[in-house]
Amino acid sequence: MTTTKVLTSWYSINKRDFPWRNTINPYKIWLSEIILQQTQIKQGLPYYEAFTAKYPTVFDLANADESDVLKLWQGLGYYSRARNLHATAKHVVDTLNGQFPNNYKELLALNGIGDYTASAIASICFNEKTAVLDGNVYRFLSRYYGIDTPINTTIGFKVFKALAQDILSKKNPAEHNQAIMDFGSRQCTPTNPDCTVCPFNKSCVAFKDHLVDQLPVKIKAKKPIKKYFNFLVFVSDSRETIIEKREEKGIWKNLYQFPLIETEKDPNLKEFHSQLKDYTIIKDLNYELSLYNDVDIVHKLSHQHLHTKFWIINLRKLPISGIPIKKIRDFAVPVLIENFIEDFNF
DNA sequence: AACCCGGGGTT
DNA sequence: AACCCAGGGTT
Repeated sequence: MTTTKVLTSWYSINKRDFPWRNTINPYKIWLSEIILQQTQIKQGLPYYEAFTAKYPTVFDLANADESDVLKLWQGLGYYSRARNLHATAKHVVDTLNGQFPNNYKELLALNGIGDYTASAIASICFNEKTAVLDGNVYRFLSRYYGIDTPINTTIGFKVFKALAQDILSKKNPAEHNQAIMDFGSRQCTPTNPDCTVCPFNKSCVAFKDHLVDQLPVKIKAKKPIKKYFNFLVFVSDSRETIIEKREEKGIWKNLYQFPLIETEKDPNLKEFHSQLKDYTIIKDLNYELSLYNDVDIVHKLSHQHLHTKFWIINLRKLPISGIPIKKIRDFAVPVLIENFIEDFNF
């Protein structure tokens, strides 16, 4: 039996039913693929439901404000996905008459669509013969063929993309692509795969050579750097607070936060109090400063560990314009801020 | 080619 | 604390 035959027959038995598997509407497939980038289905599914409910067509999404799109995306991470999603919706409506491109090459040109997503949409929606290469496919191919080329390198991409393309079913690329990803996800799992029940265990190189737990090979990520974040949580007598939009590039672009002072080290209350005297919007003001969390909240991202303190500043009147505290949940904020807002019971 | 960009999870 | 998961864009 061919590889594709084994994969698709496994898939016909083990296929799970997800809302994006009952459609070949490019808008819906695109939405699901963007949401599921770097994201588990369990985490992404509620967001898919929310987006398709609020924005049933690409026109609805294009007409939305970016701030509303980011609010709906809140908590999912990698927020450039949401910004690109919105920009691409506008582009499709404004210059393509609301029609998504129907081929890999033109899909690839859209913001937020790279090799994987272009291949997925082109094959699933238009049955184009383009192999998908996601983490699940890398894992299955590296083990089955015993390839130890690091997957997160330029050469690794070329080697595995060529192999994926080579074994792709030219008859039914849509089904093949979904089958190989699901197989990697659920049978050829990252840790402790149950190879005894695997339909490939007679021909898998990694299984034969006891290399399953050593493949795929990946170049290690650098250690995350430590940063010290001090958020200023203003609370005025009239129940207002100050938030600001992160405009600069970097993490959380276009999301909101409390005014932030980043320090080199972990400041104690006295040190921080004296540092505040130099802070433009607050100097010369009468206020009462207290530290909300005795122990730093450490928010862990892939490349940064954010050691965070929330400083409560009670005062009579805000030094600059703010927002009513009861409106704060209307703004898109990072999970770190969201957790504080819920815990503080604003 | 190296680096950045969130958030979730397990050992 | 150290490890796992992982596409796209920028430099």
